[in-house]
Amino acid sequence: MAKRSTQKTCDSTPVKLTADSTADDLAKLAWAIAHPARVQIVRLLIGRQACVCGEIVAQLPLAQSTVSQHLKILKDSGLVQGEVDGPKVCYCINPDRLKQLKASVADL
Amino acid sequence: MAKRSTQKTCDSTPVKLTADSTADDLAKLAWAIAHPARVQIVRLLIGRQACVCGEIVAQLPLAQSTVSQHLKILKDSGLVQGEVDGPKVCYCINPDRLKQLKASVADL
DNA sequence: ATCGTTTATCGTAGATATACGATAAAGGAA
DNA sequence: TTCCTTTATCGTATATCTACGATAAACGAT
Repeated sequence: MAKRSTQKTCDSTPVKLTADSTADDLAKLAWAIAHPARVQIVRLLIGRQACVCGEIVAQLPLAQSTVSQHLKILKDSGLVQGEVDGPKVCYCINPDRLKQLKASVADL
Repeated sequence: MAKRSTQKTCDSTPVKLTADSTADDLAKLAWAIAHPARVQIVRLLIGRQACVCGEIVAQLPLAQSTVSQHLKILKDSGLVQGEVDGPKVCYCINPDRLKQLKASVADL
């Protein structure tokens, strides 16, 4: 008797992959939170309205320059915004972009 | 008149970062879909019940070995499962893990 | 056993991430 | 001005991703 044959769970109806830009955008947003430190930063910024960079650094076991790099990545994704305030920089979540991330993942 | 001063949006209440493992896990899941090709693979597998590797390769503008690497990353994250079926391998979504991703992002 | 199909792995090359210390830049305070 | 604080950037080292072709491994078919 032969082994359980091919058509168990696989269907073979052809599909075309919508090579849309939404995949790129979701990937970009996912990339922003694809590091534990950045997840923690995002959660921190969601937990409070805004937060000075120095305080974020204080909460993480990373060098200040490393945290600054993570913040730059988060800013590049649009998920986080920074506002200069004297010598300090105040970071906050971009609610629209966060909403977009949640929607994109939810619609998977 | 001095520039708009510090206490505009920043609050200074101390927070402690829950250095929990959920950050690591979310980062891991996010990392899995942090590449456009992997987003498309995940969408493809959600769109149908299961799919043979070769068909995934056919839908992407990437070499077979590259797609295989992406599939490995998706498997490592737990988001995708592969079942050997003769010489072919049938891939499918792990619904529980997908649910976990959605929940983790939604709970942000 | 041999062939053909399918998929994973190897080897490699280039690009990018991650981390740190050191330094620069910007601004408030003296 | 001259400090001091705060944050970004530079330079560097290491590691990992991404991509490909080539090859190996697994299996069905003949």
